[in-house]
Amino acid sequence: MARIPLEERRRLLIAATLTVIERDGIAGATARRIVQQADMPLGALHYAFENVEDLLAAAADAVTDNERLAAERGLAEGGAAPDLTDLLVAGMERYVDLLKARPGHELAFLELMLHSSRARLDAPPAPGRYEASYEVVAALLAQAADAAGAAWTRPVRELARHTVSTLDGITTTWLADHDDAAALATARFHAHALTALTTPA
Amino acid sequence: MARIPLEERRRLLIAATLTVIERDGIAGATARRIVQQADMPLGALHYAFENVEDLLAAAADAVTDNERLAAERGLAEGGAAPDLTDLLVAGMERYVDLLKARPGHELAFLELMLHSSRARLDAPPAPGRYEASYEVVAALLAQAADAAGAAWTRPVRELARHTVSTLDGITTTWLADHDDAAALATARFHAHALTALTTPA
DNA sequence: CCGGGCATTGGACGTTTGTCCAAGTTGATC
DNA sequence: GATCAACTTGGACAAACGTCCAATGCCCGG
Repeated sequence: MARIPLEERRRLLIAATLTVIERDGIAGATARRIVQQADMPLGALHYAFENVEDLLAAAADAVTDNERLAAERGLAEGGAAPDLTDLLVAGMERYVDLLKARPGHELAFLELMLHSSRARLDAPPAPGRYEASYEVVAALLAQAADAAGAAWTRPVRELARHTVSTLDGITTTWLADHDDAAALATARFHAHALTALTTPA
Repeated sequence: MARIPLEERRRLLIAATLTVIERDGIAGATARRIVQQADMPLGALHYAFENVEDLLAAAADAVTDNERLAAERGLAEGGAAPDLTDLLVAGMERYVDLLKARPGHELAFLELMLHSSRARLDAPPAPGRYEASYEVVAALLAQAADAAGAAWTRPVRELARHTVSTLDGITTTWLADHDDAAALATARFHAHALTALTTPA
């Protein structure tokens, strides 16, 4: 009978949920499978969360709050190319590599996001779902332009949303056709489209 | 006891499935709800399809084969603007309008596509899932360039994939943040990116 | 007009689902 | 060391699930 603080138990359950969804899809994310993955008894779930739907919502928030941001931050690592286009192309290509390496991971993100977005279809004005993503990507774009000695001709926040949208599109399209080369081409196309919106600083 | 040819019954069940998913999500697409929507007895489903999963797969194919193509074709209707950028911007904006008008519809498409793509994650090379979409959009792009007296500097087939990817991204991102103005801005950004790849013919 | 095969259907089957609860255990506080 | 709230847990519950089948109805080729 492991005694675990409530908050920590919630964290563990959310992590287990993400693992299950990556493996079995959101349709396979049942209460029993989640607690088995977390190595907990069934009752533990309803002690930590009101119901399964609440757990899924918490998992969706965790994805946009943490998991996804970590991946996005990783896109900028490494290369210190002086050319802005090269920088952006490299970042985009890195995302495609990440997608190919763990397709179930990205698929899980999308499944969770769509699932939670359905609940609020005819509902309140969206909360800050993708907000954190936009800000992380905006910081990356600003930093890239800086490193290359260029300046954006549009607000980075706006460009960040375009970029996030682009990454989502690359993901769904690749999941549909599994065409690696085409995904890279699409990634490069968007990278070039972005650099068209800069001027030498 | 309505006597219906097997093929027609399959069509009706697929249509009912899409209606149910648009309303209740893919999680709500159960055998009983689908046959109720189709006004059929429960047994009819397993006479027309091997199992529910097969019906969902058939529905996913129907979407990419018919439903979605009709929508895409509609993007070119109406405006006979001589300027290519205007044409593309108009088409993109029309898609955003369509998305706002029937969000559950586009959401259903994505849910079905992700669901069926999971089944083939570690599976055979993708079949022609998005293929039909690419060709329809490629035809639209060719026609638009023609009307505007311009020529693409890249194969239209490649640009068509970029466009489909873009539309998917616009959809998921809007579903996440419900930001109408931002969705339009993203749409216009991509329209401009496309026109950058033309030269006067 | 009648027989044989296809189509139809309601009900039943065993599983799995989410949720709940009462009994038991732990660890900090007085 | 007694007390009490917080935590844990296994089992029970009804409801919904996918699948199957025997019985019935219909239509058409002969």
